[in-house]
Amino acid sequence: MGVQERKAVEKQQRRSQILDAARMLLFSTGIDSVSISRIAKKAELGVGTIYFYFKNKEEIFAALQEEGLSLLYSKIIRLAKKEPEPEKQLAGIANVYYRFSEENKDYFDIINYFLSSPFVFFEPELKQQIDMSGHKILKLIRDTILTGIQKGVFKEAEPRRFSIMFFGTLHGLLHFKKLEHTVLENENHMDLYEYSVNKLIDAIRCQ
Amino acid sequence: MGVQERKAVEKQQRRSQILDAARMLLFSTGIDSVSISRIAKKAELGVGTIYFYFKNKEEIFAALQEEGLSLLYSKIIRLAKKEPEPEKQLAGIANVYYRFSEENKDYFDIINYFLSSPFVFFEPELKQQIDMSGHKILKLIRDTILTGIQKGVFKEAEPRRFSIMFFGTLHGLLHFKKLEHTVLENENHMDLYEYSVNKLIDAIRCQ
Amino acid sequence: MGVQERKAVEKQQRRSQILDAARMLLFSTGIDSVSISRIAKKAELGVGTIYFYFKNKEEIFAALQEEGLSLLYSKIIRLAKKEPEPEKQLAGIANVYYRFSEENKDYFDIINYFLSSPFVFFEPELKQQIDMSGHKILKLIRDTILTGIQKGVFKEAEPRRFSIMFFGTLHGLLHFKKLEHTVLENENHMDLYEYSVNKLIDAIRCQ
Amino acid sequence: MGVQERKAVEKQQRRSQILDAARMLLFSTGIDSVSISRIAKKAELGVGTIYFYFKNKEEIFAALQEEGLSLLYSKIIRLAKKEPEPEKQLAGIANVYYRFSEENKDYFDIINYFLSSPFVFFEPELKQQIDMSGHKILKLIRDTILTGIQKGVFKEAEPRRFSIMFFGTLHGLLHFKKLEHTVLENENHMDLYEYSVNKLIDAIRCQ
DNA sequence: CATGAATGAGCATTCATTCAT
DNA sequence: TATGAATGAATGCTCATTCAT
Repeated sequence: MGVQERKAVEKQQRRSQILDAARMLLFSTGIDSVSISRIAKKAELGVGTIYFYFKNKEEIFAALQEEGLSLLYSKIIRLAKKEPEPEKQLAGIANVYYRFSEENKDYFDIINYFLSSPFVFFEPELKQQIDMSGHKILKLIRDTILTGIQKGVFKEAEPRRFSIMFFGTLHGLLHFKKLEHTVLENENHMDLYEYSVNKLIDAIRCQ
Repeated sequence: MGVQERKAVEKQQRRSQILDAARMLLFSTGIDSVSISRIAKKAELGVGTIYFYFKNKEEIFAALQEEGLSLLYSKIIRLAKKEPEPEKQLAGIANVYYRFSEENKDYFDIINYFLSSPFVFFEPELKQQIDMSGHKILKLIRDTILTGIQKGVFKEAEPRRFSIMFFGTLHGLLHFKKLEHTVLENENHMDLYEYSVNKLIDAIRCQ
Repeated sequence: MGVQERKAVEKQQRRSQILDAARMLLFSTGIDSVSISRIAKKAELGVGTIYFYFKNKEEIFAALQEEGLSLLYSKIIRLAKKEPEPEKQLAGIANVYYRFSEENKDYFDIINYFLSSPFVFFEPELKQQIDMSGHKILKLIRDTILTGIQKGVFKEAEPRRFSIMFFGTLHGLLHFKKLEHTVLENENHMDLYEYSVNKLIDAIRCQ
Repeated sequence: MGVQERKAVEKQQRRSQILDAARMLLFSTGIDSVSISRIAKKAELGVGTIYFYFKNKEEIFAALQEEGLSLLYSKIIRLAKKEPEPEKQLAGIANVYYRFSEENKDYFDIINYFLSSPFVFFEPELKQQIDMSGHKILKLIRDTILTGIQKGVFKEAEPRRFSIMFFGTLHGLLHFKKLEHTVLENENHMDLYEYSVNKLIDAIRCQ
């Protein structure tokens, strides 16, 4: 390993070290109490050092978002590889997203937080970068449906659109989780989610 | 008009004046730059005066949300009264929500912003109060479906759940509007929305 | 009762009403949270009304101090009347002051708070007025000692000075109550107080 | 002197610079007008800088108190070392305390101000730290009395209690200095103090 | 590379007081 | 007399960012 190479590795390690600290803070005390100086203290680095590895706070948050999306994608693809039957694959993907929203609530929250913000948080370049992760996830759903059509278990004229609608429904319902104790107080949220997934699969199932 | 009456009116006007300023700031510069002192300056009032009319910043934000939800509700109920046919009523409600998200983007944004925030912004009491508005909207959708079932045009074993799923899908898709120029770049968002609404109505239509 | 007289009475009642509110606030939430507007709310009066009866916040606090000193004086004089024997009277006065500092801790605290403040809180006139109450208390102690000397149970060349020293010791020790759990942690404060009172009385007792 | 060393010295100097400013403000304008921003202005530093050196306002006040107590202790110990005879040592300590209350009135005032405040100003930890200084002073008095007993010039069954009473009397009388021009207007305060100290020493002197 | 001292604008909130009604 | 709306300076404190070392 050359000097340059080793330096690059070390640089990546420092970045991770900083992101670790930021993530820990974010998940333990909430976004409002994540400040550069706190990250620095947690990472056992100087404040200035943080600024050497990240242009600003925005960049750190963006990186955390990407982490979350990547994790989600890896979970979905793992499921897809394990479950060959399209119908079950679709239900499985929905299930993975649901579990992600619970087991990785922190990532789910931060993704949604920035996604739903009507205000610009990231520079266009960063935004694009993040959106790409979403792209890959959506494509995976579409592929599942296409496979289902090929295998003759699904029937749908617009698989592209349906895949987006499918993910949109999941997303919207998970979003509504916040209303669990107020608007949806008489509703078991998980049952509602399952019901919806079945309804959607029914809508494209042959017969 | 008596003195008391006029005073009450004036008090209400001041409240509006403050909310106007807050709304303008929120929509023009983003939530992070809405501060009490900025609101005061915009409203041409002293800082203390703001606190005379609102207990704290939270209350101002809550008021803005309620404004938005009330507006949405009034739009939906107007449509419902105009359109007696359940199927068209459902499509109409979806359409109203879509237009609301465009024509009243500011309100739509702030509602979503707070809804998707994983962090507590409001005291339980305020939260409840806000959620009530959502309750009313959801009930209206359910009623439409129930009427449809009674009239024999819809068939659905769980109208309650379906109504939530219906709204969840709309919500999720509108949420995805943000991705219009990245993830969904080859998709006409409005067509996608319409497609989804039809798909949902198909799913409960008799035959 | 003439009009003037009734008006004077009513004015006095309003003053009491305000002081009641101020006292309640002071005793329940501490001096820092006693604000004019809070007093007004508690007294069910307008803010402006408070300013009609008291020139400013200072005057309200001064009035509360006077209340406390008057109460202490009344307690001491009651004891003095009940207990004719000088030695026991002296011990009784000490006891009354001790109990006052416990049973009327709020008054004791506010008196001390303002007394020990090195900074000017009250206008000279107010200050004087408050000090007069202290004067009366001190005189009562001196009288007790003088009576004791007359009766031949005490022997002291400078009864005036001794009375001040006597009260000063009581005062200083009660002041030290604050250190009960730190500096004086191994000391029973009440025993210490009693011990000191006896020591002082011993110092002037004949034989 | 190495870089590290010099930095540590500079850091200490900044702390002093801040405390100097705080002390000057406190002594010139009163506690209520000591605010962080005023300290900052006086010290010709930014507000943030103050917070870099002190966790909060409390810590600054605590530091000032400790300064005062340390100074008093050093004065007392110096006297104690110079004057071996217990009786004179006791009178000397009283004298030192008296002079401290005059020559270092500012420190005496701030110590008393916080000591007599019925309201919590310091966190337990800080409180403890401050009280420790008082502990040391009290112990010194006790030691003087014990030495006197050993030497056969004093006779006292409870030296521990007496030392507290002794200091309590001094403290109470100095507290009364405030009343010099009102309640005690016919009394020379210093003579009164001396009279009391002699009275106390008489009370434990053999024969 | 890494540091950490320094900054000062910014924040939400409180308050005594005034004054037109 | 009594009111209460209005004020704006003031408070303690935080923070992203810079820059000399």
